[in-house]
Amino acid sequence: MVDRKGGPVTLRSIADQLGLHVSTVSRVLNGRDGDGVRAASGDTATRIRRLAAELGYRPDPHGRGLRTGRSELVGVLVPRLSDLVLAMIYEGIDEAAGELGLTTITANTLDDEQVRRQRTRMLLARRVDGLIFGDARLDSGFLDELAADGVRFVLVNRRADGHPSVTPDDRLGGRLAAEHLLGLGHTRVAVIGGEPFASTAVDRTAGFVEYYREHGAGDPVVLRSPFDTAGGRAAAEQALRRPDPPTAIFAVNDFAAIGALGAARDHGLQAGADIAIMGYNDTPLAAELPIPLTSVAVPMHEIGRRALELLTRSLAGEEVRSQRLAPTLVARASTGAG
Amino acid sequence: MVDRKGGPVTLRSIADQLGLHVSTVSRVLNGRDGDGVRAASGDTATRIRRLAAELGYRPDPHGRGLRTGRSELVGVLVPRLSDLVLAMIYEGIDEAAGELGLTTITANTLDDEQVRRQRTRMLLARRVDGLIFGDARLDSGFLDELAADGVRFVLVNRRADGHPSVTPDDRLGGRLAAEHLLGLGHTRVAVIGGEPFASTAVDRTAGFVEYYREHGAGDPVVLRSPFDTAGGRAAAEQALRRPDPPTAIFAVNDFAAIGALGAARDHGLQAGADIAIMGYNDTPLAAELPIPLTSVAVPMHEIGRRALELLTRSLAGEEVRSQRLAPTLVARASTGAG
DNA sequence: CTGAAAGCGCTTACAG
DNA sequence: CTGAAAGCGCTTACAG
Repeated sequence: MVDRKGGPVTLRSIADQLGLHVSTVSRVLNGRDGDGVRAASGDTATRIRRLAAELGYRPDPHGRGLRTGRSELVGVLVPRLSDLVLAMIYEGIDEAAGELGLTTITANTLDDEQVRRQRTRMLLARRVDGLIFGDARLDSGFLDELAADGVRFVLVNRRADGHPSVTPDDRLGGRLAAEHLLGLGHTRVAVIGGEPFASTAVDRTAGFVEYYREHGAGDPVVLRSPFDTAGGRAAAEQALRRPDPPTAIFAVNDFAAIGALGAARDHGLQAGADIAIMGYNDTPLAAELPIPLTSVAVPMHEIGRRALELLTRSLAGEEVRSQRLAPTLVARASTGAG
Repeated sequence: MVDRKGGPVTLRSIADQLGLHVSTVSRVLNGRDGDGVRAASGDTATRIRRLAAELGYRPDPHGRGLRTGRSELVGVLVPRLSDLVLAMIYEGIDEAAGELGLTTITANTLDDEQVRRQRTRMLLARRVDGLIFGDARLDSGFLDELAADGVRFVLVNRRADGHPSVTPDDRLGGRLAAEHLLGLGHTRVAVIGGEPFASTAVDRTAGFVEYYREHGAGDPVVLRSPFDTAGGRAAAEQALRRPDPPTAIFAVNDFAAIGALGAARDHGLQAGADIAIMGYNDTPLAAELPIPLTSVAVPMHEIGRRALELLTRSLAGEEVRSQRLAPTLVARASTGAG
């Protein structure tokens, strides 16, 4: 990106070396192939392209952005990037973005309303073309405000009413978990249901409970907890101390399930033999745990890709619709299967 | 960021509303406090600042970047963001960047030389001010080339000769692990040593082996493996099938240690009773596993923060020096301690 | 204390 | 087929 004389490679430096005008160079280098109208004669175009390639010309995004009003930047907000599920979804988003020449900027919001607002402002100040929220809350009006301001965005992983999203079909996922555990004969079951403000938690729990009710298998005990391992452990502790402890636990998240595994062990129970424990998301760790964890697999990478694609279509002015991707059950030793 | 008439808020729109010149507004809004020279009269400055705040003025980074040649963007390259260790380091980097008004852009390189080059070019095309590499390899000349081209960067987590870095003191960390296991009486030990191109793997292994030799406790068996759980499991399998299987295993990474935990279980061995297993990094999961994992704790967040600070000092033209942060041992049940 | 000008690199509608 | 101009929003050295 530096030419022989040490100056940066710009349209001007290319034009000067070729004795052409900067606008001609720009037209050629931006020419969409085969659109009928030619940007320059074949010979001129070839010379320009050759020199640009040779010098490693890369258009300055500042100049282009200032002129076009587009930054080719996409902001991605997540609760935490160190949450594996979000990290994998983000990798899908970033991969798809890269293929379209877009760059992503990510920000942690810690599921905190103030941080979310502050980070969104920061991203908007950077002039992102659009946003992807991985931290939508069912109990917040923030997204409605943003939409009213004309900000373009889509949601990923967690849905919220009235906004386009790409998520797992979590109700179905909850039903798959219930089908698995009820199929194994468990009628005294507990759900570690996550946080009530997240659609993932609510939908997975609802699908699970719904299935048990439909089959006349009674009402599962539902416990709320943070999505992490410590939260799962505490909730499982609580369930196991009941007078009628469950014989099976469904955690709406693998990390919470790992916590439940620990709690079971503390109670002298071996997962897969004395108690069935399962998670959700099928993170890479699930298969590799000392006692492999039954889980509901979700195409996280693909969900991320689709979210980015949905956003670009929305930015292009298209009306877009939410997408639910189907999960699948993966049975392993922690429920005595696999 | 949109004024009453719907147009964007710019220096010009503020200047016009106040009957001032755009340069005056710029001077005031960029005025470093108390630098002697005043950008405008107190009254004018107040009126400008008030209106800017009221309208939510945010300077357009395209305009500013075009003019100043600085983007206020920092590129961060890591093997994978879905690796928890890198995700936590990245969170530290991003936090420190935010405090300085910088924005980070991250990219996965998958520890692949071609991807690394391609992603670096992409970041440079975005005109980042500097780069942070979390994926340095001991066997690559790529960083030397970049430095020769005048690109500014620092390394994080993994070091490489001749370039400034912020890393754990991994040789010391390896020694701490050895001290712990030898202190428990283990003389037949195996090291799951990771990949030979990463300084983390090499230094941790070297520190461990060095300690055993210094104490006349013999030579540990050293196995190479990928840094993930599957790799750790395979390496542990190999160690346990030896005619003289180890009584203790040190994995240079928690995820590999979790794999070793699984392999031990397959062999009917209970970690902490029949065999001692420990990891490195003390990721949040370590404390929460069914059998809590002994590990060497590393200040990942702080390492990230320091790397960003080192880069900004380097960008300011300062000569910078590498930093090694001290790790600490955390003894838990997996080695029969804790 | 404030204004005016120049120019960073780019794209685009227009002229010839 | 190619050139010339305008202008996106900003900062900065200079003039008054």
